[in-house]
Amino acid sequence: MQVKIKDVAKMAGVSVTTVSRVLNGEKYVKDDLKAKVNRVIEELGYAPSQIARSLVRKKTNLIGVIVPDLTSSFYSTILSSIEERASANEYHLLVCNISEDIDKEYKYLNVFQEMRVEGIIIMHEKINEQIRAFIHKINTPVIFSSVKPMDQKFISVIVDDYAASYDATRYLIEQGHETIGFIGGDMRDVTSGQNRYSGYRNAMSDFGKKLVFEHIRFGDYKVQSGYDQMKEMLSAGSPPSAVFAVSDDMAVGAINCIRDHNLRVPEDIAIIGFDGSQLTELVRPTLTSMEQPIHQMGRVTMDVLLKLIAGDTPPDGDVVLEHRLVVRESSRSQERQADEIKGLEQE
Amino acid sequence: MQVKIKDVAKMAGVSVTTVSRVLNGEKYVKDDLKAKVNRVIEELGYAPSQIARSLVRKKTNLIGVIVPDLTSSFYSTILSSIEERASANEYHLLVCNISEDIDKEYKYLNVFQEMRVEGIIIMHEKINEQIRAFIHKINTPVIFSSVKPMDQKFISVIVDDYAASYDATRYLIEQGHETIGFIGGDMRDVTSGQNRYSGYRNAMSDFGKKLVFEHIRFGDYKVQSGYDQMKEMLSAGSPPSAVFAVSDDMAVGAINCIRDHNLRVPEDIAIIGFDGSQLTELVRPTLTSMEQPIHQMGRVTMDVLLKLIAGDTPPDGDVVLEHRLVVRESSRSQERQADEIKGLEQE
DNA sequence: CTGAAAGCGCTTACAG
DNA sequence: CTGAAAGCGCTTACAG
Repeated sequence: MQVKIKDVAKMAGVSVTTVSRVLNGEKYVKDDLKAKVNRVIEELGYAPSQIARSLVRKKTNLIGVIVPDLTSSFYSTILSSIEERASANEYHLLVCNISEDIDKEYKYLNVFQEMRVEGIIIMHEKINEQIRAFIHKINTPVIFSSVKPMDQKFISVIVDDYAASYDATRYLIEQGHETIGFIGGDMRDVTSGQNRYSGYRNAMSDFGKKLVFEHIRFGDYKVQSGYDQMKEMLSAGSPPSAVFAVSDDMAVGAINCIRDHNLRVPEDIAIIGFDGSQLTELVRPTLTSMEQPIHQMGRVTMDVLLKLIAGDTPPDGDVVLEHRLVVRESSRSQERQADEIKGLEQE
Repeated sequence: MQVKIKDVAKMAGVSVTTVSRVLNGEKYVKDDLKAKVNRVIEELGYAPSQIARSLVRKKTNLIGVIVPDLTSSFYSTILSSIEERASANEYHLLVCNISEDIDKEYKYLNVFQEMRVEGIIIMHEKINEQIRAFIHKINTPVIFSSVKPMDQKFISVIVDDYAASYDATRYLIEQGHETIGFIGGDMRDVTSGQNRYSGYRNAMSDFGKKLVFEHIRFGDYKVQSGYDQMKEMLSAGSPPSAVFAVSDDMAVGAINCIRDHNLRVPEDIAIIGFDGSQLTELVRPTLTSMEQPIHQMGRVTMDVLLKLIAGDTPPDGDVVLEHRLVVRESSRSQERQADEIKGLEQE
């Protein structure tokens, strides 16, 4: 049996009101009473029930988070930043890991509502009609992180995926590549599927490079699919001299595949990934990546959500963060490396 | 203003008791009333408050989880398995990411108590006196996953770290290695620090191999420390022919370092890691690892905790899961590979 | 500065 | 089969 405020009051010889006041640090409690109450609290190991408190205050300090895949380094890193900001603001996270299971998501959104979470963070964009309707119905603030669903009414914290993808492709073109392959994502995803594909496509056409059907493939963002799609590309003959994969994981898969075919990265085929995950520095060759500011993304997501909860005027539309190309070994051409060395020697 | 049970009752023209009965699927409600109540619930978008329900039922369906580092693939994988089992049993996770911040942990344990979580899962073993006392004081079941703190009274779900480490070392010895380096963990950690070191040490001495001071180093389980410790080992001269690192991350760091020194893995130095993380299959050469059954560990942790919550007789002591050596390229000797090929050809 | 009472939104005996 | 009432453990006007 948990000790409750009544027990504390009785033992301290005061009213529950007074104990409550001490608990909440209110003024207007005589010092000796306060001291006595605190002593009893300590002695009894009393911890006030947030459940009861939430009920009367109509405030739970809970945030619901829906993660598509906890085992992914990208999402778990965002989550860790979200958690950091949340706990710094006395908010706690209720986390749901839906692995492709859309039913689980709907179930959890209901749980979130029943738990009276004060805000909801969603990190994937495969929103069906049922879920869309649900989100519109409830009056709990909802924010999307790293993704943007079709529905314009939802607010997202994202990078400009189109521009990022365009820039990554342009970089490869500027490096002198004529044929550039593409390993895209799920075309049902607006953000990471469609937008990134459009960026690639338009950069190619703006610079007069032709699209080769066999060099354009789509995976599921994971390592294995990068490997598989690269394999298909290679087996089609006359591979491109560079490949842009829209996730670091797929890029790593592609690198592994290329090397298993006794080709070299970047000498035979240069590779760029997307995300800026921990993998980039850890694989060999190190991976060039169009990086998203992952930690910032988590922090900003939480900060904006906190504002929405507080009822502050929400940002006008989405919050778009800066993307940044970080060049590493997987795309550094030999000539360029030689140039750099020469440059150094001359100084 | 959230709609509440009273609103539903009023609109349906019944008592709140009846609505409550419909909500909880009780029998003894006439079909027409039940239908009407359900229609009103639907119409109003009513979702019962778990807060109020928890208060009267004295049951929150909440589990508190303390993770040392969410961005680590090892912990986030365990967490995802825990989440899977929890949600399958109608339990929800309150997660706290303490990154080395012991104060944050204590704070969160208090939050867990105030939230009246029904069970607590802890995934690290740096328990100080304050935390130890706290855990003993509260009557909420606590379970440790993948680690075992000094205190014998706590129950853990783990592998036999000593034996696993002994076996990994013995494997290298059986491969013909005479000098085997070791990159250990934090010696303040019983499980992953002390036990793994003892396993290595005893295997070496049991097989008459001598310990070389310069070949024994300690890191913090992360990639960078594996790199750094390997570098120290190499710069000491006369490196070992094999190195056992007690985390896959450190093993990958070690491999990268070795290759940056223009040495080959496994030809010049063989490497074994520990954990069985996603990295093992993803790096090149692929990484031999003494694997923990990560997913099973998460599932069993949750299952045992559920039993503790239900008041079933707890397992007698710790739950020890099987470790398993998975041999990959980073430790496969050339001769052996040749043998295998020959073996295949003969068939 | 202190306390009695009402109320947060539910569930659960109890009575009918 | 249905409902009025008490109670879960707190906080918060209100009165003194």
